[in-house]
Amino acid sequence: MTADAGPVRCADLSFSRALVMQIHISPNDGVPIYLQLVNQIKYQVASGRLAPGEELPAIRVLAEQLLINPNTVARAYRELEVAGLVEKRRTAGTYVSEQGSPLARRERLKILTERVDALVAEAGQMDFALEDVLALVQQRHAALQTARAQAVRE
Amino acid sequence: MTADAGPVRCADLSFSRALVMQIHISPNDGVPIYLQLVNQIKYQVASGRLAPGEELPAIRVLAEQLLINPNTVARAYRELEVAGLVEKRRTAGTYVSEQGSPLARRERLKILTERVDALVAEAGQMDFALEDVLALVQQRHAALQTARAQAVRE
DNA sequence: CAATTTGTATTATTGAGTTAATACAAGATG
DNA sequence: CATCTTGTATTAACTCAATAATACAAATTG
Repeated sequence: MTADAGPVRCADLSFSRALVMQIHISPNDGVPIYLQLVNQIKYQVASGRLAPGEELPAIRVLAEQLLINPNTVARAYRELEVAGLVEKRRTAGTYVSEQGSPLARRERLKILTERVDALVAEAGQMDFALEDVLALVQQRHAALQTARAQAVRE
Repeated sequence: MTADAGPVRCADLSFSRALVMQIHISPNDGVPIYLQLVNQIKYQVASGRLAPGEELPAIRVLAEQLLINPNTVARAYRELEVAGLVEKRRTAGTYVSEQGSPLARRERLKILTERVDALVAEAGQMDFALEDVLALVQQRHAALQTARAQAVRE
């Protein structure tokens, strides 16, 4: 693959419409590689670093860049598709969805309620009052908004 | 074990100081057995069904009751001990701790902040507003309180 | 002080989840 | 229409967490 015959064709790759993604993988982090991919891409979408309509690198390209198996990238892309964050166009590549999440509100609410239940239960375990939790939610929400704004400005 | 020789000694067991725990295990729930134990015992402590100072069933007793391996119960008890919910007295049994959680507030806050961050990020992904999340937290907190009160009354 | 009851430690087996190797299908493109 | 690039599908190997089998250590108790 490295010792390819013929004239230099690297230029083709550098012209690719899809950006070169800034992703870092920690092979032995405990967290599965495909999940690291999902999380980092999710966060990049959430923070505005990846804009709707933008094309993601082809599965093989990203796999080569990160020195991992294409199947691993494929799995991450599939999960992102199910989550509604990206759309695949058969042979044309993978793109960031225009709308955040296409799931029905009822479904989303159900998922969120599960998360909230777990949080509230755990907070209770740790002897935190409702007010503590509410304050923390507001505080961390603000922090995320700040991070977002900064990312967009860059 | 069932066809034990000698006179009937079952009476000894029925006089045990430790209660007969109401726990239900779903072997193929995806959730590991030891975690099901941890969660259910945690919840019983949180809801007041298990009072501080109360003795838990001996590892072997609970294992036999639930038809699982003693090691699995031992693991659950160990995790509960690390979490500070129970205390072990070498050869005298396992007891519900007097205080809920002995972790320093700083530590607990750190853990809770991680949870909140994840929740806020996910809620944002799902296009929920901060107000939605706050309302849901209050709502589910109230629901948990109700469930608690009911459990104590029983 | 022997017996019983408590939790502990070590090791092996199993099973699910993760990753990789490889071959395939389908649409775009010159 | 041949070729290239895209995502897809199938299968195998590997890793690790969960559970079980078994033997051990320590304290109470009659």
